[in-house]
Amino acid sequence: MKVVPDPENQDATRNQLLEAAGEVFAEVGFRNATVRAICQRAGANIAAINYHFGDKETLYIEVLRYAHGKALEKHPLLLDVPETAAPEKKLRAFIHSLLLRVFEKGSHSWHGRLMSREMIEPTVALDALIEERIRPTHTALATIISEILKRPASDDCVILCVSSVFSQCVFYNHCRPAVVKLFPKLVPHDAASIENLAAHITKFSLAAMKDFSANIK
Amino acid sequence: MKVVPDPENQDATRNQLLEAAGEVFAEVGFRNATVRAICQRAGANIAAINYHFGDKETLYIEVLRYAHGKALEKHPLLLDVPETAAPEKKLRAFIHSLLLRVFEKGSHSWHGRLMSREMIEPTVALDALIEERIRPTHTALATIISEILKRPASDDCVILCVSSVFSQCVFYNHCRPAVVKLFPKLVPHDAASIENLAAHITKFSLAAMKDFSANIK
DNA sequence: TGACAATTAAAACAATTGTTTGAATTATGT
DNA sequence: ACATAATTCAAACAATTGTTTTAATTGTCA
Repeated sequence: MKVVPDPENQDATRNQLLEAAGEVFAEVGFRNATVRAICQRAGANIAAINYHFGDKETLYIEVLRYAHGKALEKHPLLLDVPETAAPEKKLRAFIHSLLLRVFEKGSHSWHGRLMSREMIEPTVALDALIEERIRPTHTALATIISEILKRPASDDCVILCVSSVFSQCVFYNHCRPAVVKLFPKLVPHDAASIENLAAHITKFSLAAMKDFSANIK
Repeated sequence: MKVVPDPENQDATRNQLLEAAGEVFAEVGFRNATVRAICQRAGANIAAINYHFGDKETLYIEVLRYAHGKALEKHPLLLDVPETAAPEKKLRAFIHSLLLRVFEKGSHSWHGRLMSREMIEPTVALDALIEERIRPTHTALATIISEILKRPASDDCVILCVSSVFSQCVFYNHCRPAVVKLFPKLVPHDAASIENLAAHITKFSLAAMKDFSANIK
C-alpha cells in the first residue's frame, strides 16, 4: 500500500517533471517538445513520463493545470482591494494583477507563454483552460465594468469594453517579440514600470468608459 | 535556357506549394507541418518542395513574404481616406482596415494566423516580418495618434496609446478560440459586424485620448 | 525529329519521435 | 530480515520526419 510519509518530497520526480515540462512546453510548444529534453531537464529517465503520467499529452494537460494553480495562487485576481471598494479601484487592481502575471519573472514565467500557445495552437486542454481559468477572469472583469458603466454584465457594451481592457493587458503576452523589437522601453522590467503600465491602461480605459456611460442614453 | 511564355501558369506548382503551405503552416505551425501534407494539398510530389525551394525552412520564409504581399495588396493601411482628412477619420479607417485583415475570410484567411504564430514561436523570418510589415504599420498609427494628441510621435504617451489601440484589434487574432467560446456573438461574421467592431474600438480609443490630451499639461 | 534541360515521380535514406519492455534498484510494511 | 510493491534504468521498438537519389516524363529549341 502507498503511504504518505513526507508530502514535501512525495512524488519528487513527478514535480520535477511538471516543472521541466512547463519550461520546455513554453519554449518550443507541445509537439516540438521532446520527452527526452523534458526528462533530461528534470534529471529523470526517459521512461519517467510514461510511468508517472501515462503519455506526453496527459503530462501536458497536468502541466497546464499545475501552472494555473501556481499563478493564481501567487497573484490573486484582485490585489489588496476590499469587496466594497469603488469599481475604479477594483479595475486598477485587476489590471495590475493581470499584468503581474503577464510579466512574471520568477521560476514560473513560462506559464503565460503556455497560455498564449494554447490560444494559437489549441489542444485538448483548451476547453478546461477556458472554463476553469479564463471564464472566471472575464466574469470578474465584467462585474467591475458592469458597475462602472451601470449596465448589466450581459450588455453588449460591457462585453466590448471587457475585451478592450483585457486585450491591452494580454497584448504584451502575445506580441512580446514585436514590442521588444519596436518599443524596447515600453517593456516593463521591474515592479515600478509594471505599475506604470497598469496606470496607463487603467487611465486610458476609465477615460473611454466615462465617456461611454455619459453618452449612452 | 528558361523562357517565359505564360507568366500566368509559370511556376504553377511553385505557387500551388506556396498556397498549400500557407494553409498548412497556419493550421499546425512550422514544425508540425509535414512536407507530405503540404505536397498532397498542392497536388505535387514529395520532392517538389526540395526541388523548388531547397528545403522546408526556405519555403516557410517565402510563404510569409508571399502572404505579406497579398494581404496589404488587398487591404491597404488606410481605406479611402485622403491625406488631408481629420486624424479621427484616419484612425477609424486604420482600425477598420486592420480588422478587415484580421477577419479576412477569403482564400488568404490563413495569413493572419501565420503572423500570430510567428509572435508565439519566432523563426528566422521574424525580423524581416517586423521590419517590413509591422514597423510600417505602427509608424502609420503613431503618426495618426501623434496628430490627435498633438504630441510628437516619439512621446511615451503616444507610444502607449498606439499599443492600446493596436492591441484591441489584434486581440481577435491572438485569442480567437477564447473569444469564440466566451462571447460567440462578439466575433464578427460579415462586413457590417466588422464595421461595428471598428466603430466600438474607434469610439473607445478616441474617448480615452480626448481625455488624455485634455488632462496632460 | 532529336538532343538537352527542366520537371515530376517513386523509392529509399538516415535521423528523430513517443512508447514499451524487462531487469535492476529502492522503498515500505510486517 | 524478508517479501512485496514502487520506482528507476538502459535498451529496443515501430512510426514518422525531412531529405536524397535515380529514373521517368515533359517541354523546348536547333
